[in-house]
Amino acid sequence: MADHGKVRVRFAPSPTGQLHIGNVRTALYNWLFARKTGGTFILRIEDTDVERSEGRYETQLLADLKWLGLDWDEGPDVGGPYPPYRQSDKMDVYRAYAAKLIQEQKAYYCFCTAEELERERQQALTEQRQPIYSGKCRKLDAGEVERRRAAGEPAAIRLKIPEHPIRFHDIVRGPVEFSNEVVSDPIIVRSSGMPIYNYVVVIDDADMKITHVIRGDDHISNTPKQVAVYEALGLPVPEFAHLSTILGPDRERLSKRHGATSISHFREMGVLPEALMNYLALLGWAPTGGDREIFPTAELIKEFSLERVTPSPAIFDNEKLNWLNRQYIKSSAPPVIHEMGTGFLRQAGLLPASPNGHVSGWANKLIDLLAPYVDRLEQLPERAGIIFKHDPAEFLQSAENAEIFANDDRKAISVLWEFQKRCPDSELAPERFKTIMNEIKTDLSVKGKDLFHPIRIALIGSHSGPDFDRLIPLIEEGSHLQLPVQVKSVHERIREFLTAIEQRRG
RNA sequence: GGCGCUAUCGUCUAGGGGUUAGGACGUGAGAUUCUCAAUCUUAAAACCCGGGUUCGAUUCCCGGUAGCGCUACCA
Repeated sequence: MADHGKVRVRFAPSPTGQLHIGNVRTALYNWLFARKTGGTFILRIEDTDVERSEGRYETQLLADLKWLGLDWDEGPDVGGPYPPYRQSDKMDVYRAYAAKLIQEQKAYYCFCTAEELERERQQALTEQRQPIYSGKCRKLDAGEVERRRAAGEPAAIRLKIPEHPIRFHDIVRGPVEFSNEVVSDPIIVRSSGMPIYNYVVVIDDADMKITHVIRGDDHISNTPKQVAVYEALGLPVPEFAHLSTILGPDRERLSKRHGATSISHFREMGVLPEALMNYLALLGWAPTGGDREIFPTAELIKEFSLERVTPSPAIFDNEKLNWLNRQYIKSSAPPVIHEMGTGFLRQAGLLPASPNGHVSGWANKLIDLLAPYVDRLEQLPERAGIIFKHDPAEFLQSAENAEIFANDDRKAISVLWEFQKRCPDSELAPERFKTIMNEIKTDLSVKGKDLFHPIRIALIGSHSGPDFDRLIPLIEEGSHLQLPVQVKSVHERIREFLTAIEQRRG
């Protein structure tokens, strides 16, 4: 086992697309482990697949990781003692190691073409044999190899897999063993000269003195090949920790068709980074005792341990993420929520691009009022509809609402008329509102629902909603502000609603 | 097909040879409120199956089943 004393771990994504939530969790566990142990967290870009790698993805990847709250001690942007941190900058190193392996006869040139190999593979499959490489070119004599090379025949480089079972240790799963009979001699350098992932990853990890390889369990079957590379090169084999897959509700690997899967998508939905981090940490890991759910970052670092990571796959549960996000929305410092919330309202065209002091003060109150009602901040603009959208005709479309005004002795309508009569067309102060309500209560002898529901429906279109003591001042203050969507005053709302009722009766 | 990994409430999980199998999300009920949300209380809800070991297995071992992964000159 590799033991350099000090922990060194890495997250090594390929810049081939949006950062997937499963990879983010891998990054997080690496980071938590490093921070917990006082080790080093390294970011490395794996871009040997030139076809699919793009610079813009790399830029976004770094931004996404930072947004989540992760930082790295070594990486392509910050440097470090074992550069380069981008594989594409390191080709000559890989070639040098490959040459060494050839020379030591631990690897050999393979002249088989892709078509030949595919044919052999299919053949093996139909004969129900193991579809592993026959080892044909392993037996080629040196002279022939030399001749064909000289003739310019393209050749890949294959590693010789040893004649014994390959074992490695996995912190999450314990000892793992693969029979050498199921492991082909893997290609380590393509005939184009471009090295293969399973090979470069080992060289990079070894060069960077990685002590613990923490990654997704889709790499488990690759690990024996990699261990063979370590052994051929005489390099110390690190500890492994293979993390289980994150599944969608249908128990299939979480993918785009399950909805949001990239970290930026969650950010756009108004999920707080702390909440996402907390949720991801809990997906596949639990603290001792397992009876606590809320873990701010510092606590997470304190409690985290790789030994407690669960080996079984986990289904991503949006409901629980929502719940956690709500907890973090409630416990976050108000300015944080104000700023984020304002962003969403502005984006929806409900606030001006650069609000003045009055407007932003009012917007903050609006956000305070609505935030407890949302799972994700992106829901804010829709919730703000109770303030910005006032359409009496539409309110009366609802059967539930219509019924309240259609029935009985027109009590609900009388309540509104009485309210209208007493409501000043200038600003309605909260104390004044209370007085009015009390007056109507005695004069018409209505109380409770019969009193409150008609008024709330007239104001916001639903008999349920926020407390009047908070709602009324907000509406009134908003109605005096210069906003992209003008807020109607209480007085206007009641008047227009009464008009709509009259019209409806014809 | 082969190989590998996995298996506790619907979901995330704690636990572990003898437990009323614990917590959380979600769900139901109740309290509170004019109402909704929030909050509080409360209820229902789980050890995949079959063998073995054992006085006793959900726990340890073996097998089965199921799910997932790998089986590339992708990463």
